[in-house]
Amino acid sequence: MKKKELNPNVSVDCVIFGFDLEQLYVLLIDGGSTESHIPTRMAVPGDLIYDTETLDEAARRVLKELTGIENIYLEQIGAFGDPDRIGKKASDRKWLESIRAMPEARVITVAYYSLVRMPNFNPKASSFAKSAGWAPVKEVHDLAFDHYNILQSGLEQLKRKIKTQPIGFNLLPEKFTLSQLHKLYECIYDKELDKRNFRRKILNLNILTNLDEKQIGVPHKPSQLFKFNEENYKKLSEEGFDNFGF
Amino acid sequence: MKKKELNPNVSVDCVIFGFDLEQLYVLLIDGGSTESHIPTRMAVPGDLIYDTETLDEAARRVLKELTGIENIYLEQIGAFGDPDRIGKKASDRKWLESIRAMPEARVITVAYYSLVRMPNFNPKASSFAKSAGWAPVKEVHDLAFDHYNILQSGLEQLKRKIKTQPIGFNLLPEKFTLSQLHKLYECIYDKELDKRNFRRKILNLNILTNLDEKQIGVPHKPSQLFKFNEENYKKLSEEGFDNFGF
DNA sequence: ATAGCTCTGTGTCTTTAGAACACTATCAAA
DNA sequence: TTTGATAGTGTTCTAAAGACACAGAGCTAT
Repeated sequence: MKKKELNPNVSVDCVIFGFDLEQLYVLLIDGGSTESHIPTRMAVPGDLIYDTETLDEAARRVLKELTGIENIYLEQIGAFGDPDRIGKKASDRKWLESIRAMPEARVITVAYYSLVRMPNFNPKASSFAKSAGWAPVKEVHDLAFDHYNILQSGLEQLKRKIKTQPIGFNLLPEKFTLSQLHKLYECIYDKELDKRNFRRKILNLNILTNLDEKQIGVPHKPSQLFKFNEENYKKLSEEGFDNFGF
Repeated sequence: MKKKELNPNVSVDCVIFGFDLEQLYVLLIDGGSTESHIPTRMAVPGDLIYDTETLDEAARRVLKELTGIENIYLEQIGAFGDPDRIGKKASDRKWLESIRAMPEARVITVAYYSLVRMPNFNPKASSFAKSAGWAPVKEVHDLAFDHYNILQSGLEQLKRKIKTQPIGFNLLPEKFTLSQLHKLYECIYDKELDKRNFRRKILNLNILTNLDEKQIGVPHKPSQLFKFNEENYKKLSEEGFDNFGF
């Protein structure tokens, strides 16, 4: 058995998406430089891997340290390995020096994206983040290292994936309305979708169970609540469905 | 500037696909153990990366050393990083010991797939392959390390990608017939496709130029030859087309 | 020379899915 | 009880997918 040792050359980074029923968010951490003249850039959480864990395990470890959540939707985006990907900017270098034993090492990173229910999110101080918070994806324009690229790749993959698998449910509360699901798809695709066509299409998939339960306390006609029907979804995934594009 | 040094923890592996107008092939190399009692398993070509090159550059280097081809279709599949991914079998360990300075190191690999015109393939002895050859994809059942997984992931990604981008042309000769293109799609999807529907659909994309030239010397009605129309393709990619599934 | 083999090339009909579109219903709050 | 807000519902038109069969052109073998 090998010693539990950080591998200085390989890290994982996690793009964590959330949805507050209004817009799509991404969880960012702050380098938190104490030298206030250096503007710190926000980043996606990540860490070097241990030599004893798989890449998926490393990503789950980062997620758990940061959010406390264990069973989470997680998928690899890919590897990012430009030799200059870190340390090009002064603020990035400072940050690296504060967290890495070998800040000059060439590090390739394996990026993941993850979908979480925002209310479940329980921010924790962790070894790699002094502070963490949600930022609306549309308002993120600049991140440390190559993390902006990574975010965009994750977003693209999410868009692609959601066409063929109902992974969006991971972003919604257990009980949700069709309007909320509709809004979620509009946010991810970043365009308006016809309400009636959307409803017809999603209901035809037979992956939703109507709970015969209504919203309460809303200042308008209350909506039916639905939940995701796992059984039917499994059946469907085996047959494969790849016709949920808009 | 850093020294040009192999990074002991990160490799690239390349799944190279070819098509002989009959079936789909993958390029495999042979560990070539001299100890004949250890059955060597075939593998996909790969190598450790240098600290000075990007991952894409590393993959292109491997491809060039092996095939002599430089401008080649290349796309990342993803990272594979099970700590036990290498060295689980005796034959794999022997092979590693013969090619790696640190055969016990934990190596994560970044896999790529590549599409080449088989006749352009010019096999070369290289630092990482004693011999190389094409194997029909359908007949490959077992590979060294985790390369069988990598192959399958590459194949899935190819299937997905070819629905939205006309990358198949990289597998065909410059001049090709619609039947050959048809056959290629049948091989990749591994199912029969209706000839007339296929032709209608592909011609409607307007990415083919009819060369007004026919096959010669074939023992049947000669077919029209086509080439890929790059200009129209570019236009199309910008608009995006994602409706070429079957 | 011709009969036979082999692959090429073409059109229509039916079915299915996508897109566009507007009004009534129900609740809470003022 | 009126107002404001969102829920919920069908039809029509259009476009694409899928199913399906036979004549044409070159080569070859006799």
